[in-house]
Amino acid sequence: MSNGFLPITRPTSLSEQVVEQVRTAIIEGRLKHGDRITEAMLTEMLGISRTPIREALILLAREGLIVNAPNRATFVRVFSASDVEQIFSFRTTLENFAGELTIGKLSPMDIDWLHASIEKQRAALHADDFKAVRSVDMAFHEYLVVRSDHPILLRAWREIVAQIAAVLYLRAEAIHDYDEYQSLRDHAAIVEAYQSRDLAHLKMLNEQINQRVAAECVRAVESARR
Amino acid sequence: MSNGFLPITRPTSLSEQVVEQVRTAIIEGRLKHGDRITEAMLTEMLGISRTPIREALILLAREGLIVNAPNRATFVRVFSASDVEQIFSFRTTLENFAGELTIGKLSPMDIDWLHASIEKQRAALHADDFKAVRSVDMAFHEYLVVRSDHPILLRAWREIVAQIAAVLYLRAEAIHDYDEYQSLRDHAAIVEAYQSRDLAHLKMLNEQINQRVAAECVRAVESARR
DNA sequence: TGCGCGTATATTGTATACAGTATATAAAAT
DNA sequence: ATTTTATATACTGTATACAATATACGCGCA
Repeated sequence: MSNGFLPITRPTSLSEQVVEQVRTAIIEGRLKHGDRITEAMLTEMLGISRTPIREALILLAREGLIVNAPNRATFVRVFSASDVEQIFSFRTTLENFAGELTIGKLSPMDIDWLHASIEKQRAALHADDFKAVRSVDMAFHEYLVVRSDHPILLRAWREIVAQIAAVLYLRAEAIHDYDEYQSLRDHAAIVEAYQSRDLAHLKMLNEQINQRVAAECVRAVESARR
Repeated sequence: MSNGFLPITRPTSLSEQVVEQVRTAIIEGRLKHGDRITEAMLTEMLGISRTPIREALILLAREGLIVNAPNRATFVRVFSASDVEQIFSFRTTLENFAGELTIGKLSPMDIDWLHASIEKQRAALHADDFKAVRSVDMAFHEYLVVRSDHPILLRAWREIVAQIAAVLYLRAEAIHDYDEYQSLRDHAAIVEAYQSRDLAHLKMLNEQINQRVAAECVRAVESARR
């Protein structure tokens, strides 16, 4: 019976916390692709027992961020070029589906939110706060998926996006002259497509944008294989 | 170094076995929607310790077949009508995507395999072996997804299909005069669309078929809510 | 020197023991 | 009688102990 007062936050279980920790460590590049992770390592680093750590690793493996080598260890996943292409093609499919569900249903308030998001990202960019840029960027896309009101889609999208986040770290490392403003133009175009309720155009944008980013990431992945 | 001889099957871990066991128990209706599952129950039934059981339950929860009530128990998931609709709409999206990837690439051998599958299903139907009918039916669809050579897509599809299998059990219970031959006609139409490489037609078929089955399952789910 | 073989070691896989939490039951208080 | 409070119970959540497995290393041997 939540009444607004005393917003008790359920103490999230240790395994969930470990999932968070390890996931962000991978996304932020503190755990690098191919790195070996042993359960003993994590027990020491985090000061908890192996049980919740094992449970976390199982989930992360399912999420595609790490791979298990039975009886040996687990490794931070190394993405191949074709992995990257598949990840982005799948993302395109999911976002197109979100578009089908949502394109006729966005309210003016939603559109406002999206415009505000773009401006927030622009501000973060001016402040050179690239971590904020990434998170606002992701939030923009997530908003559209959340709005589609389709939990299964949302979960699948979040999983794939975790993998993308891991790969984007490589792009940032490999491509220094990356045009960060491109993303703002992309977002504006997407909002426009939603506003004009032009599904075909939206899909074309999704495909085009994801293919471009995918190509960048493939370059990054390939230059990282040295 | 697999050479065809001595096909050593890696002894699958206990957790994996438990996942299998529980999943098929749910799909075959031995564990019914809403049933309470405690870890102690399973330790007794399966004669193993709680650890691998917990790990299995975590995966099954992620798969959407059970839900966890923290510190209380886990329950076999109860599907609502809108759950069912979302499951099938997502499946349609995935199978359409598989179609996009595969429609130009099926060899005559593939087509033969698909025709053979249909005949196998017809035979199982004549033998009144409905369990075989279901599995051949699923294998037909899975083949098309496997052929798209897109592991991410395949995994997502398998997950959603596990949920569908759980719901199909309800349909079998609720609708006794179900026309089992419809599925054969559906499959034949799908093969034809692949053969003629008519993507638009394939998508229409996918949508139509899934919507029909979804409607049946919604009826089943609603009649089960008593 | 190079290869097969056994043993050591590191690490996961599994079992059990202990701690914490939510619900149900019953007693106490108003 | 109804509500509150205390306590018991039945679980899950976490820690630790033990077993099984895969790799690495070193030794014997050709």
